[in-house]
Amino acid sequence: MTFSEENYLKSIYTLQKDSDKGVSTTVLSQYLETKPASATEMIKKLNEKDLVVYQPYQGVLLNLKGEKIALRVIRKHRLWETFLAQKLDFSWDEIHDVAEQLEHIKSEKLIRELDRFLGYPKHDPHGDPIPDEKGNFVKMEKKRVSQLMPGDVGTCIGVNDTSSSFLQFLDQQKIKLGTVLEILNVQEFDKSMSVRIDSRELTLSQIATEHIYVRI
Amino acid sequence: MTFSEENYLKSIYTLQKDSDKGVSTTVLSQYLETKPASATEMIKKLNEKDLVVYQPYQGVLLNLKGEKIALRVIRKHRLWETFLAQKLDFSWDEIHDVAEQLEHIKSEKLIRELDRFLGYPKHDPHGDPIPDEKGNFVKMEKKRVSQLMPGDVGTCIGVNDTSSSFLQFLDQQKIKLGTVLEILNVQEFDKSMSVRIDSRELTLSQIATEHIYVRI
DNA sequence: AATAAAGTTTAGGCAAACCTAAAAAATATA
DNA sequence: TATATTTTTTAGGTTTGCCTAAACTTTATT
Repeated sequence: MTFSEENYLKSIYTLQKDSDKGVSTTVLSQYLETKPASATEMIKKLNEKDLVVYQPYQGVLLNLKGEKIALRVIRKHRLWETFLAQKLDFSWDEIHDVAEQLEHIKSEKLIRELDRFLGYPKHDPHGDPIPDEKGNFVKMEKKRVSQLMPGDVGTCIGVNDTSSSFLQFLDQQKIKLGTVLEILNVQEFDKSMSVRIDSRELTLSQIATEHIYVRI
Repeated sequence: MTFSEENYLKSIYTLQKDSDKGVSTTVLSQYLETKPASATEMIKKLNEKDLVVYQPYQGVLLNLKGEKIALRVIRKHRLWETFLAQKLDFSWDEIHDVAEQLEHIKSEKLIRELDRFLGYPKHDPHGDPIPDEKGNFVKMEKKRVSQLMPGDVGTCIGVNDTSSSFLQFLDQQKIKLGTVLEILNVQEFDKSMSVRIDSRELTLSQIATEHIYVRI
């Protein structure tokens, strides 16, 4: 299994969840920043290896074998992201590119040991679930703060905006991974929300509430 | 800088220390498990990039630029080895192959943070020095136990034999990285040595003393 | 010093993963 | 429904890093 094959499988996995139909070469190539012709080539190769279901012009889907490999790559990616954020003081916006490289390291023992070292985490720093060795993972109630109603309580699991100004804002407000928020009320006119954090009360603009993810 | 280029630079660095002359394509290709023709090709490429000194038929040497890159790769390799052994319970014989992959991950921050996380180690689990960010490293007094004299004291920094039977033996004798040994005496007839570890006394065969490295 | 042996380079190929441009199929529009 | 547009595939080309076999240097031997 080459880096490229792993990347295509992982991308197909991600994209096929968004729609029940096959993933088109255009969409896939855009996601991977290559060209449709390249995607077609790789899909044909994965098809010959019996990892995907593919009919020309009909898009591509993973079969069980392909999904298993995709989940293994995703498991590695998310464990490494957790390592970078938890142990190496990487911020949310810095972990992805490095994890993208680390996920391709080949060693069963490495990933098993890393999992143990991190305490068998169930979620990565973005709040996405980490599959176990068999590919099982917990379904997640990941929501934006903006989707919550007064009375709802959520635990912060990630953000959507990685601009330094936003991360600075979170820092000032002492909002970080694991922070528990309770929604107090929502302003009709500008959709801003007052929330309680510990015993503090503060107001978040709509823009902020769109960019903070919580697990409920 | 590709994986392959980095591997060639690292290998030339390692091989050029053993002899003052240029490293031959045969030796280099054997070390990398490729063929002489492939080595020639890569050397020409590195020469065009001005990383080596090369005259056809005269072997190859790193110039300052090439050495700097080689040392960066070696730094990464040894930090990862340290991580695997210290944090992930990898044994001495398992770390090399994985570190060989990890050393090519591209991220300045990653390696800086890893260094900090490990407490700025000066030596890897084999006892080899870890270059700092500028490529400086301490010269090492790395010796086999067999080279010591009665009265000498050494700290165990690595082994030469990674057979499981040997590692098991070390485990039984409670000899591990950091263990301090004092040489008590050497038997004339079979070169076995009695050593003190903490307050225990034990005898090591010549074979064992040849395979254990210490820093004095 | 001439020749044999050993080591090195060049020449020509191959596989992986990408590309562009043209052909073919599917979809949308008149 | 016929045509135009969009999407997908095919065909042919590039780069990287490897290979084998042949040509060429260097070194060793007689």
